[in-house]
Amino acid sequence: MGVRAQQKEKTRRALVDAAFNQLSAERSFSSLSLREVAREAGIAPTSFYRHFKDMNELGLTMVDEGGLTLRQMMRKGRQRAEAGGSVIRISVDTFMEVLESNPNVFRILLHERSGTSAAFRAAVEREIEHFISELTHYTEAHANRHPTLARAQAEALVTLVFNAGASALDLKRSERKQLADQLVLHLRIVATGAEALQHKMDLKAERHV
Amino acid sequence: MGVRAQQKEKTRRALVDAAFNQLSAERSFSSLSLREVAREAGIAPTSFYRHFKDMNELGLTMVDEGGLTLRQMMRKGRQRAEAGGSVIRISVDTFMEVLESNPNVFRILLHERSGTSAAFRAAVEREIEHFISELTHYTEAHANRHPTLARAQAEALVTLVFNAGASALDLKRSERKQLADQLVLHLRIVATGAEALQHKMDLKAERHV
DNA sequence: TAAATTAGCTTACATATGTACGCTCAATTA
DNA sequence: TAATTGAGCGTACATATGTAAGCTAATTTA
Repeated sequence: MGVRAQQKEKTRRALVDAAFNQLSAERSFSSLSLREVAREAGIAPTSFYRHFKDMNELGLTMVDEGGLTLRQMMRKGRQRAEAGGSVIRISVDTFMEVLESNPNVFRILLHERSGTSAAFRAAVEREIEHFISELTHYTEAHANRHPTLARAQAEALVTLVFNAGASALDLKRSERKQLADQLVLHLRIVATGAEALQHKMDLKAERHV
Repeated sequence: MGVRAQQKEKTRRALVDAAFNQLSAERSFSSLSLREVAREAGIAPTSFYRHFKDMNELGLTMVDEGGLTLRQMMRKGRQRAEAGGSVIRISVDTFMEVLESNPNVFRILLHERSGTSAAFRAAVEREIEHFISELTHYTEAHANRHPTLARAQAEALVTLVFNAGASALDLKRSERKQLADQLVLHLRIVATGAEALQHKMDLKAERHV
């Protein structure tokens, strides 16, 4: 890559980073301004257009990047669980750690999920679908679940986790621990319920043999 | 109430209604402007201040009103369920109907829940807490659940329902029906799981007698 | 080396916003 | 009836925004 392309890439990163950096509990993506982002990235407002068509394009980039980051971290967490211990507990703990170290990554997903741009909502749904899909496969493999049930279980689990994440953003560390315990219980309820329904299905199937 | 106070009340309503009316999939509360709301309500921008300190105060009013509306409608639905039939099914159907007839009421709750104002987030949490609380009591009474478990079950149920509501806003009626079925399955998983865990607890308790 | 490309800059403009200030006049109170 | 109150109005201003137009200078290409 030539000197010029490198510099461009660097500026582009500066823009993305500036935008992520300006997110907070009090500031959502849609409230960021092109001028302010450009200012923090150290370029003139109009130079922004050399990198993105408009703020939306920047935002969608952030959602994609954010989703990817999150999934990578969760995958690492699942690897940790392979070593033994409760998958639920370890996953929840991983999730909370990720949340703590990347709150803004989570924020944009969370907020834009119920945001005002259909494109954003779709992008976030896509990321969540990835989570659900990965978890469905995992469950089918490890718990020998019927596909429909595995899918429903994964949907419920991901929903509950994301939701807890949303609440966690507002909490201090101590309260967050409590929330994590609560979440673990919710997840166990779901896992237990899916297990029980699976048994019922199996019994019915036997009777028909 | 005097003529004057009546007129004032009427204008206030016009403001609230205008604001609700301007909400849409593409327009969140925080993107509404004082001027535009006043315009639709038929008063001068500056007259707005005769009724609300600022837009935030209007918004919080809307959240309170919205939460109340929603709860009233859900209670009616539960009454319908008393006549017989699956509580889950009937509640989900009620919820979907409410959603269809009052999408904007739901929108503000949904959006501001992950919004940028702590006051709004707290207000929405308060409304959701009402839902959870009502449902916890219902479950304790009708299913003889241990309090902790009843609470956790209610939390999970409400989370799943709200979440499905969020997705439903974007869908056409036919797809919505499908989503409702999905949601019913999720709720059954939770109910079954809570039931199973309750049994386990009961057995353990017996052993200790 | 000469020509072409392009990231970034400066200047400029139109637009929308929140809200301060002070007036009017109909309803209320005394 | 005379005095007070207050909902609503018009005017005005400071500010922030997105972005169009055209220039500069360094890198890349031929």
